[in-house]
Amino acid sequence: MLTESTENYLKAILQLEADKADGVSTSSIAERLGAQPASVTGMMHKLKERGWVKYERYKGVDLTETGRRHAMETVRRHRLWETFLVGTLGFAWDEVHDLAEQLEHVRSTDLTDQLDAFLGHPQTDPHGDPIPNADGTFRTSVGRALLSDAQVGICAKIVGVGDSQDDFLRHLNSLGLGLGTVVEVKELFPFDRSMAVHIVGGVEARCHLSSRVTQNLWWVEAVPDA
Amino acid sequence: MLTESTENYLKAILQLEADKADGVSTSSIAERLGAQPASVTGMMHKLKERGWVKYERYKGVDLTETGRRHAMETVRRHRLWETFLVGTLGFAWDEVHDLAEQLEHVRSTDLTDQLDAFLGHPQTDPHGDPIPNADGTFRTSVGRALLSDAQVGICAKIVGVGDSQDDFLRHLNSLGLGLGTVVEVKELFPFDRSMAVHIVGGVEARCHLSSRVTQNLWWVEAVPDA
DNA sequence: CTTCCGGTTTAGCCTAGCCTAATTCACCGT
DNA sequence: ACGGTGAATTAGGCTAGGCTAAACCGGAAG
Ligand SMILES: [Mn+2]
Ligand SMILES: [Mn+2]
Ligand SMILES: [Mn+2]
Ligand SMILES: [Mn+2]
Repeated sequence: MLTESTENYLKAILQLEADKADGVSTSSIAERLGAQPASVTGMMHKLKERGWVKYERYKGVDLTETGRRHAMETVRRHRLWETFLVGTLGFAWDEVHDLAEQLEHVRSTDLTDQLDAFLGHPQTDPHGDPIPNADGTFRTSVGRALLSDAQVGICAKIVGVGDSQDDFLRHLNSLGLGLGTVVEVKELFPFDRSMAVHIVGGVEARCHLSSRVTQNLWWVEAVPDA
Repeated sequence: MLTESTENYLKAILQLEADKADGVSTSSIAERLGAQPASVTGMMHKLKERGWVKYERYKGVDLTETGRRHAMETVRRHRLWETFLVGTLGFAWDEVHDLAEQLEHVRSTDLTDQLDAFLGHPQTDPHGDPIPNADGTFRTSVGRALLSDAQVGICAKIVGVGDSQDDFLRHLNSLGLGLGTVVEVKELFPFDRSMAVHIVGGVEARCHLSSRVTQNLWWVEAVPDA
């Protein structure tokens, strides 16, 4: 049976697979979930016998089709609740993660679909991450790139964050950056891969962004509005 | 620490205390929660050492002030979520109990209060039950009585149900009864304490209600609208 | 005052998850 | 081919929460 804990494990594996191709290590799961590697190994045995992961000792884990579907459903609920909390209840984007982490475990297709409809079938959550459809496929995803890959002179609209941790989001708040913000890339500093930008519509002339920041911001070409 | 399970126990005790004065029996708790009496006894020891109940073997349990406050907070969240599900997401009143039973365990005063504000600080949930305030007090409660205590000739507006089980609510649906329905008491049958009523605005001339039904409906005097 | 009986409690066991400590293994460099 | 080393696994233990079966009251009836 799906429990809160197994859902968290499956979701973690899904998100780690996104980066690391295949063969997620038990220690990376442990780190992401704040658990001990030994606990993860134990859980992998259970997930395997339930048919949700492919696992062989010392060889890492992969989701099965069933496991991936469960994980996607959890991600869907997580992002819908985040959208609700920010869009409907008025929370800030750095306040909703922990709440959604709990709400995502209320499993009810009726509830999820009604919520989705009430929100108007949003494409992305408050952090710019795409919300899966009920069937587990992703909604139209625009081609986007990391700000760290942008060239000088480009006008980039921020459309997503690579890290939804509260402290990163609050850092962005204090820099004056948010979803929809448009920045013009002024200068690149190869030494530490940091970047100077101008925030269009902002008060400061220039703003300096560390590589830790630029590597966690997604952007698309800004279109001057009509 | 408050867990989902302890919250369910505290809530059950609160609701059983409402009827039985003081000294709730372990078996009544067991029945309400669908658990074994032995399990309840075990949990009572834990609740006692956490200071949430007064308990002495063979003498039943009562909530302490702290225990009562926790229970009230859970009831508050339960009823707010029910109101949200029916009023905002469009669920029927017989579909929301099990969902609220899960949602009520997401503990966050911010979330609860924001939800309350979004809903416009409702007085009652979709079953007519009063929603506690954040401080644990009840909101303005109208004087109401059980339909089984109504006299012939009275025009009664249904304002609450004593039993929120799905099957009872569906039975009311099939009778054409709901919150706000006005009925005129036509005849009482002392033999089985059943009652014949006319549903104001309904299609049928008369409707026969068993005592099982009339003892679970709350009413107030119907005021003819202007 | 004694006996019964049904509700209550205890005793013992189980599963899910998690932890620490000890062990094992894969892989890399020599 | 051979160790070393650090990651991964196993072993063993803990808590929460449940269940069954057996033992244990307390109050009602004789
Ligand atoms: Mn979670
Ligand atoms: Mn998000
Ligand atoms: Mn509950
Ligand atoms: Mn209710």
